[in-house]
Amino acid sequence: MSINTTPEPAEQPPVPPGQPPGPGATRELPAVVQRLWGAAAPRRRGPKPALSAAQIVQAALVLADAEGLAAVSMARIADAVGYTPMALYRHVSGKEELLVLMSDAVAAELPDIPAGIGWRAGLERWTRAQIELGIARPWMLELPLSAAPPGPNRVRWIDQAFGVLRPIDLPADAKLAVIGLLAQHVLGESRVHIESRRAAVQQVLRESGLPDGTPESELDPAAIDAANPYADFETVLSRYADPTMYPNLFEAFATWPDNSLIAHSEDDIAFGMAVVLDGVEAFLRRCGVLPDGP
Amino acid sequence: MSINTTPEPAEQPPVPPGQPPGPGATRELPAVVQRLWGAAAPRRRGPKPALSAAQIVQAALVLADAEGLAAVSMARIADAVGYTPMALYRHVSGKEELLVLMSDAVAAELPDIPAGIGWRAGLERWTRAQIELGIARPWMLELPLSAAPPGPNRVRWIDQAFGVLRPIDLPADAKLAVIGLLAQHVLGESRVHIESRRAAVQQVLRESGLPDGTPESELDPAAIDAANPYADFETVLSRYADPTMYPNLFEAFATWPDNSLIAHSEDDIAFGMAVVLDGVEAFLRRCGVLPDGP
DNA sequence: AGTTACTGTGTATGGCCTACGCGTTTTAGT
DNA sequence: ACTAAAACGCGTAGGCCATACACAGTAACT
Repeated sequence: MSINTTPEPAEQPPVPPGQPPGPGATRELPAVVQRLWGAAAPRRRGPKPALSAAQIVQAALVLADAEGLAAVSMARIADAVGYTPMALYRHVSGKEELLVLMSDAVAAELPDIPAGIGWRAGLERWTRAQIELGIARPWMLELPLSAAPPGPNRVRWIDQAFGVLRPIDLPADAKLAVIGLLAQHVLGESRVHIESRRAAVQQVLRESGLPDGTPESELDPAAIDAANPYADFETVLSRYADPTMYPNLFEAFATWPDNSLIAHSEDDIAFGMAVVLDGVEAFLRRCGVLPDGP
Repeated sequence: MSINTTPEPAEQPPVPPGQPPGPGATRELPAVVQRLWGAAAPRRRGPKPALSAAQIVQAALVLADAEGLAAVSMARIADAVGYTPMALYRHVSGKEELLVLMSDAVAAELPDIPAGIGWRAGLERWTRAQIELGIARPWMLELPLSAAPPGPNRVRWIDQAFGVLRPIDLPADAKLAVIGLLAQHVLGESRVHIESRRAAVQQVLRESGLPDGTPESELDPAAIDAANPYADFETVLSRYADPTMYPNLFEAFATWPDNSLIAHSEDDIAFGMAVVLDGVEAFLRRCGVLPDGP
């Protein structure tokens, strides 16, 4: 698997191409965004750079995948690429910018969405792909809020979503709102999944009595999958909570037939997806762009 | 405004109260969770502690509200409460635990949800209250994923949601799934809001030519509200993107009547809420617990 | 050639979290 | 009442972290 970071735009001059979409849209951009789109002037006077931003980002991605975002330090990256920490600053303005570049780099590959698949199936694939991306690279969700400006790759995802919605006759801002909503759902859904997996790992770890620093690879994957993600919740309830303080919770649990929480595992991606897409469908119907009735 | 952290449970012994909800639910808990529920044995042998965990958390909250999560360091907190950094470690096991305590402390107050208001209006209030909480304390979303175990206050929110869903005849796990979905939506929605506000502030800041470190208080609030949160997106599109790379996006923009993105401001809370609740409604109807409406 | 800009490096600063050991204070047990 | 144990708050120190700054070397432009 090779992770493609944005290809170097080489000599693209910082002038707008034909057909600008909006009037008055030419304003100052944050420096980071400019760098993202490769607007740097290609001057070459000193020695040819042996290092490049792409290499740095690549090394950072490998580090983050292997050991989490906390392991991504300038020193570690420098070590990985074989240079001194300060060398990185010739290609990246600082750590903040590096994170932004990482954030766009992970979005390099688009999912396969067959043309003519229909808006609902298309949006489902689009959303699922992002959720899986978030689950595969949990550190993405730890990135600071500010690390999400529109980069070339992210915009390509948005373009793809607009492609899916092309047959729907809706103003562009409404489409954007729908796309934004799905993107939000991605954030929440993958966050919950990661958290619940982390809890499961912790649980297995505690049960097997291994020390806290044990790498996940030494644990039984089946045991992790089998672990109840609500275990802590249940335990807390049974041990500390009293019915006076949490009456509704106790009533719901008491009424409940089998009295034990079942893990939905991959099912709850489907659940959230169905609910949200049902909501979108209702919205489209309300806008009159879908035929009435089932 | 006084932020109530969890009141000291004083002498609560770590034994389960009557009516435990689930069988086999008594297992090891992470130490952090135990501390959260005040399971610490009240031994007193040394001098009376002058400092307390509640004080520390309180000071941390004030710091975070005023200067963001980055300003919350052990040293700063110690300074705020008038002790040395190392003194904090007598009351809190480390920074991680402190963040967990903060995370539960912000959920101290429940929203007002009148009884009998109906499931939809009730859930909307419940969700909105959390979104507003997230917007009021943006640093909450920067907390590490692991800082979200079930604390007394968070569980109280869940209990409230179960209260709203009491009249609905649905198994508890389905209710929990719905509640979880709404909680996810909260995460995404407030994150997007914070991000869009941050972008607006940045934009106003750049337009007024002020240096980058200018505090937000010196900026015109009206200008911030008026700022187009999609400005960067538009600019990037018009300046760097070309129609070959992003055909669908360009088509959507070209077709669009007024050709400029309008900020939805508080409206997009409503939009997301409506869509998600429509989805939930469809789910409930599918489960046969709502009358088949018009 | 001389100038200029750019590269990678070494050193140093100031922040962060926290392990460890110390003196002191209070209580439990005798 | 006396002793021993335990908890409190503090000082020091060590190991990370990001990065400002000055420097030596190199390649291109004039």
